[in-house]
Amino acid sequence: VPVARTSQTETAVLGALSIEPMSGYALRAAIVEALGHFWHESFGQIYPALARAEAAGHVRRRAGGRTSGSVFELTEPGRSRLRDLLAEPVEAAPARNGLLLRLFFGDVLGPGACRELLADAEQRAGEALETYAAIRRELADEDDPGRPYRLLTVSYGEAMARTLRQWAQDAAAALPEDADPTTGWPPPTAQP
Amino acid sequence: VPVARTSQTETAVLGALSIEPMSGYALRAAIVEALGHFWHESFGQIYPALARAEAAGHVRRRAGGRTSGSVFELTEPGRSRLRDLLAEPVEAAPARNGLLLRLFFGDVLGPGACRELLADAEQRAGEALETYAAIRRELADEDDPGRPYRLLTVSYGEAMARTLRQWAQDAAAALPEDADPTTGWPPPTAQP
DNA sequence: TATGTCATGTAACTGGTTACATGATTGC
DNA sequence: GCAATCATGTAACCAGTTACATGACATA
Repeated sequence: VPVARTSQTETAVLGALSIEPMSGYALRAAIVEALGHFWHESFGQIYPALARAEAAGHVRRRAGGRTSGSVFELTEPGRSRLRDLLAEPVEAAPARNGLLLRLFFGDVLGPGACRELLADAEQRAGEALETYAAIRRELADEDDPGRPYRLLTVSYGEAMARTLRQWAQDAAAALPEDADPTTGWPPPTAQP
Repeated sequence: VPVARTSQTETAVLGALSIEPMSGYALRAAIVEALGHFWHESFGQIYPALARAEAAGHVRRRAGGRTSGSVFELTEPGRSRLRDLLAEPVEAAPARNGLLLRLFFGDVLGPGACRELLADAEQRAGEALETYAAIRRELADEDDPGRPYRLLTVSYGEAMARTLRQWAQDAAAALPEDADPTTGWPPPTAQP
């Protein structure tokens, strides 16, 4: 069954609802919370996607008990649709790495500023590793059939962050010495 | 000097012209060729960016010798502008990893299809490593002050591709056995 | 003289973000 | 009663892609 050209927002929305029925507002929170380290959706996308999914019969709206809003739950056709979407080939997003763009033209920028960029990247990688550790702790308590799959996404993040950190260290070491005083780096040897 | 909110297309365009003056058409080819493994621009972006840069005095247009079009070269203000742009903090692009999105909901998709996704990723990582090796060979011949910086971007790609390949292997091994006959995976033991 | 490549641009569309408008419910 | 949060949406905008229109030059 070919799936008509679609944004992956639908996948994220139906996927999140496959775990648990919830409101659009909670959906956003869940996407930030659970998928945040590798996926992102904005409000402006979620509600229209939800409306389309409702029109297509993929989700059903139930009046929420004590709260004002409504709760959306995945229907059987919706689950089937989700399976189709997940089976779609992964389309590679066009690469746009701002760090590498700067480093590529590093000789215009100077070694000192490049080292700063690399130090930044290294630090962010370290912070990412901490958040992954926290996610791992949370996942340890849960016991659902999806857990092994969720863990895969965490180990991906960890592996990439560790590699990034190591590369940033090595790269900074491989950079030429900075002879330019305007960037404020200390000279390699002491002055009298 | 704060740089007004800008797209990074300008950085790529001015950066490429800092290496060598060329036409808009050649610029596109150079961006694909040299930055292709971590950056991407389309025609629809390049010409407007070039026109804006010309209006701002960052590039100068010279009549091309034997060809019909013109050749753009970076001016001194343009080089200064490029330095400012490169010094801008790297803004993290909102994460959108289609592979992880699929794996996260892997229990809906089934282990067999997940293994296929991982095998795909592993193969693409292997192919990427080959193209990096080719880039390395090309860079070996050149001798310009930017070479150490360009090599950094290659080693980044190599490190990430190697990590991706290894993770994909480990992940496939960690997946539960596939008991679902509809996905067409062979059973772990022989049948009588 | 036909074909391919170099070359320059524009217009329409798409996907996505941001900011705003609006109101219900809950807890203090 | 007031503030915070839950909740649902829309409108305007922006970045970026795709497809198209156009033509010069080289060469077979």
